[in-house]
Amino acid sequence: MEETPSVGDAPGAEDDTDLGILYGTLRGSVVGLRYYTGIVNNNEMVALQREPNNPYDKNAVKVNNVNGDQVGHIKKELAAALAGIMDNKLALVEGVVPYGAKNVFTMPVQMSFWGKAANKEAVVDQLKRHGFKLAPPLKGSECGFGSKWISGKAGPSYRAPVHAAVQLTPEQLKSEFDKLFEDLKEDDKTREMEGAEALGTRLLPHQKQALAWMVSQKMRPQDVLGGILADDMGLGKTLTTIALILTNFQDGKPLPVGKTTSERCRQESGTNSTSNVGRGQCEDPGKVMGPGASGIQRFDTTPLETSSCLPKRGQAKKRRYSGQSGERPLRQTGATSCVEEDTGFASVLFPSSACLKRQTKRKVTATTENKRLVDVPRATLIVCPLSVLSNWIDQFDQHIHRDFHVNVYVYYGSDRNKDPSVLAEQDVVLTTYNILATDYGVRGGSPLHRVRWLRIVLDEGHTIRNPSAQQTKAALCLEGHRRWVLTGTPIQNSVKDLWSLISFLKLKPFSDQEWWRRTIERPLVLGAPGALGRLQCLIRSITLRRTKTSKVKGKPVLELPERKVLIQHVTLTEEERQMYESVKKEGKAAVSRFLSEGTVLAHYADVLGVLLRLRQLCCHPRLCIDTASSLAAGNKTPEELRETLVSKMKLVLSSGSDEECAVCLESLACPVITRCAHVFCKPCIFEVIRSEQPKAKCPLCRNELRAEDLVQCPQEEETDSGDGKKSDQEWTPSSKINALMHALIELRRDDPTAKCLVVSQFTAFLSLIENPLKESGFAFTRLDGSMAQKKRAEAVQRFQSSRAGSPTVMLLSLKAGGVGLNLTAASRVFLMDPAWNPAAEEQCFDRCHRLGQSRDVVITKFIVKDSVEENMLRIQNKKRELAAGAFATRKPSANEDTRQLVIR
DNA sequence: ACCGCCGGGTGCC
DNA sequence: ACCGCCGGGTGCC
Repeated sequence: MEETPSVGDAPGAEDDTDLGILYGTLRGSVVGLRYYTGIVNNNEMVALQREPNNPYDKNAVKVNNVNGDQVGHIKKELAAALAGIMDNKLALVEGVVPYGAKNVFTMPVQMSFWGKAANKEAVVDQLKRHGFKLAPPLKGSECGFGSKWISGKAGPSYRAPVHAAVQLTPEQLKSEFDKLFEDLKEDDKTREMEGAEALGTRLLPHQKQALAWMVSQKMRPQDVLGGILADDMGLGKTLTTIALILTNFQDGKPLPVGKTTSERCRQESGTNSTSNVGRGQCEDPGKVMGPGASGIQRFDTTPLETSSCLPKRGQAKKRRYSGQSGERPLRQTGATSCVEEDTGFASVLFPSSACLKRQTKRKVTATTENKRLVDVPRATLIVCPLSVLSNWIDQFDQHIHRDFHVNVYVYYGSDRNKDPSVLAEQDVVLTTYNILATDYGVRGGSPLHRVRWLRIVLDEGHTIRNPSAQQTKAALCLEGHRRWVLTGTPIQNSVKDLWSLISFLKLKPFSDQEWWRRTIERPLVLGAPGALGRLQCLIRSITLRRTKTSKVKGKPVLELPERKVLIQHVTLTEEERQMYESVKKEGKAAVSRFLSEGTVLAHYADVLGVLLRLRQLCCHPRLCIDTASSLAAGNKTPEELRETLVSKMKLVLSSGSDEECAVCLESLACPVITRCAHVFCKPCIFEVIRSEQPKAKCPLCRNELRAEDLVQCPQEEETDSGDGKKSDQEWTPSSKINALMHALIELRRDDPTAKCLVVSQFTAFLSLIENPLKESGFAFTRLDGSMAQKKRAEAVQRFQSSRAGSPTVMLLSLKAGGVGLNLTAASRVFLMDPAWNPAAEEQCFDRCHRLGQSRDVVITKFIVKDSVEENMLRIQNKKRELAAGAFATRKPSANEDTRQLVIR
């Protein structure tokens, strides 16, 4: 009866990939408590950590509490047994102090040994050699949480009797461990805070809430603060962050955080600092103000993003946290002060300067001041994807009150100033993940990593979800007290992805991967009760997320102007129709051949090619003249095969049909093509091959799949080759171009100030459209993926300008730019050709229908009657239905839709 | 540590 | 007494 292990489905054997199985437990003792500050509570977990460089014993094993503070050491005889096991990673040793936590000299520790099934014997042996013997996992109630949690699941694979262990009393369930999560109480997220004086823009209510939340955010541990602002895009995360940065400053004086700095502040600021104390302050008198606090004292205690609280657990009372930072002043460009200028940087991006003249004067005093405050972090580092870099610059420009000046240094480009002290002097340093990562790898150390930042902000923070990616590692190594992650993506997807963020935030103890696994990942994977709740609690406590439909005080977060989508049908001319029909006929013949042969899926790329040409013909005949498609099949040399695959992949990528990888359902990252001509993200398909060993099959067509057959895209540049064509031939209009120009001219007549976006997936088409725009005297600008960052920023800036004579038309490639792209100057959108994925279109529309749009937005979609474009509309509708359905997360890939279309 | 261990002081009953 | 016993000093690894 005791021996009923169902070996067949033993989860332990499978589960040991990462998390391991439980070998057994052992009681030991922690000694030397005298000498360390870390304290533990009964039933609390501790971490065991090897200390090979201990001068007294090379076998030493440290014992740390949840907070990372050392509690003591493992007694030496036991340490001698553990050292080998731990060093060789034969087992993960986890400890729980079952009782005696208040002991002064030694305390017991219940250890659980986890690892691969294969290593169990070695571990048992090694312990035996030192006279220790593992007890079976589930003996009595002293086993600690690790074993309790997994009792239901991993138990059966082991020989221990499950029944006794599963029955946990309610008290046991409500373990000490859960209290750890209870401490992570959710903050009040509805309190509001006004922006500082230096903020030139009024905040919306939900932005005031975000600001208050960020300023007062309490989280453990005390000495690192921050969180995740995960609002939907378009709610103003950037503005809120700017507002946050501006809270550093008050009246041109620093708002200190710590005691020591506050003393200084009182002296420096004198009485005048009381004048606008209320503004830009976090109002939380109960927690924040000391008894009888005066306005100035509020400076002392108002914890800007400072924790006033927390971990009751595992934290030494004796311990005082040091190293709190003060704040540096924003320099007011009044009569008194101005900004020191030109330290020889490539770009100091605030020409908002009425103050350029006074800057030299300031320089002298600034240097001395900087010297004095040399240990006080001042600069905020903002890391973002390249695509939103210029947006940050614009937003700073736009939102800083004109009487104030903030130094923003863009750390980008080959001429970037690599002097850390120069970086540290800035108010804001802007850089990209790529720069961060490449610098980090450089010998001699990255300047960014030599600065102690006041605050680090990761924009589009989900870019660091992969813990082994260089940019993630680089981000984790940055030093700064406050750490913020901005992301528009809800962050529930993968627990693994979350760890990078948590780790970046330095949220102890979870930032330690061992603790993360132990407390979150393993319980979750093993389906421990309450595990998901804990994770949610954790996320809630550090995240602020609102969506576009969220409400503040009963009103929608954003009251955007109306948005209308019109469909404008276009009829082809006789000539165009003829061309269309002949290509269609040819394509149909090929497709029906594939159908009868049953090889549609094998000719996936070819079919897409036909569709692509049809779509191009709907726009302009010129677009598809040299899109050579090789419908001819046949036997080929490996080199020929490779080339065919590459060109097919390019076709797939440029067709705009395949923005999603069928495995991860996200846009293709590092695309590779299979022998069967299906395109996936490289990591995704490798994972498929790895997990389906020995015989992996293509997820789309179930053909054989081998790693060595995969072909990578040579260079992912913009695939359109629009440039060469325009000059050498006379341009001719098309039905669609005529329709567009008609609309544009009508619009100009009705409202000469109205601006519009002309959007296409084909940059060559945009090039063609340039001709009639010039002929009709439109001032226009252009933005596509092939443009360098600087040019893009310029294009956006020119377009957004309200100056007379500024461009009224922007030619925009559908996929250009990231989510941050802000084109609110436009109130009209002309979508020249439909996309497969309605979300791509939506995203494009949102670039003007977003925060900052004051007019109603009208979108016109040009659709050629009786053409592939009408079918695409139908597909889009299907997609929308699916996306709106209950299981919206599992949207079908573009590939699946293509198949529907073909078969139709 | 209300322990163990160490080493000095000491030494019949 | 090259012992036992006593009691003070001391204490992680």
